[in-house]
Amino acid sequence: MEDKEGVDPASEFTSDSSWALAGGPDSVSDSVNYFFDRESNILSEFDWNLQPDHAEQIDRFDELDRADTKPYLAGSFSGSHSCVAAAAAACGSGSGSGTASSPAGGSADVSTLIPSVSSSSGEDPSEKHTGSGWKPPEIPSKARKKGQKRIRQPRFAFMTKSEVEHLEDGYRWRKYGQKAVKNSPFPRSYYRCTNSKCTVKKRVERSSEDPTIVITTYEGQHCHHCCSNRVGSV
DNA sequence: CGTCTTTGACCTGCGC
DNA sequence: GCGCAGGTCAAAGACG
Repeated sequence: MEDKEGVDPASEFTSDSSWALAGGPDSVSDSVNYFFDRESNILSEFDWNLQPDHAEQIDRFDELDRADTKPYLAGSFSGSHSCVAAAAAACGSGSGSGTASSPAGGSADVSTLIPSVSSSSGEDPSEKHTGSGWKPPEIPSKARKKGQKRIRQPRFAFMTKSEVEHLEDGYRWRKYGQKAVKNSPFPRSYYRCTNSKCTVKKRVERSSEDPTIVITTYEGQHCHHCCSNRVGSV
C-alpha cells in the first residue's frame, strides 16, 4: 500500500467507482453546476481565503458516490437539502480542521483551494452515523455495523497547497484514525468534529505526486451552529 | 483530570 | 466466495 506510488489520491477520487468527476454536463445536472459555480463564493464567505486565480492550477474533483445519487444531488441543490449539504460542506470547509494541538493555524500557506461537493445517498444525514457521535440505545456498535448498511453523507473535497496538513478552520477536530492508503506514501488521517452531536468527519491526506498539496475531504454536516464549536471565535 | 493522539484489530464494501 | 482496501472502534498512552 505504501510502496505503491504514482497515483495521486485525487485521481482516485475521480477514477474510483464511488467518486465521479462532477461539474460536467454528463455527470451532473445544471442545478449542480449552478451550485458549483457558487461554491467558491460559499467558501469565501467562510474562513477559507480562496484564491480563484489559483483554482485552475489543480484539477477540481468532486465526489459523487453513486450514479443513483445524482438525481438526488440535482434535485436537492435546487431545493432545501442541497443547501444543507452545500452549507454543511462549506461550513465544514470554513470550519474544518484546526485541532487544538494543530500548529497549522498560522503556518498554513493556503495558496490553492479547489472545492467540490458530493452526495452519497438521499437519506437523512441525521441517521447516518457509525461513529461515537451516534449511539443507538441498545444496539452495540459492532452489531449495528453488521446489520446496518453504512451510509455516506454528503462530502466536500478540495485540495490545498500547504505545508501543513491540518488547516486551521475554526472547528475543533478529534483524530480517530489513520490509515496508509494505496498508491500513496502518505497516510490518511481521519478526524471527527469534537461536538458530540455533530456528525461531520474529515479526511486529510497528502497528494503522492505533490506532497505540498493537501487533500481535505469533509463529510456530513455540522448539526450545531458553525460558530458554536469554533476554536477561538474568528 | 480531562482531552487528544496513537495504533492495532475489526468490519464493510467492492472488484475479480 | 475470496481477497483487498478503506473506514471505524476502542484501549492505552501522552500531554497540557
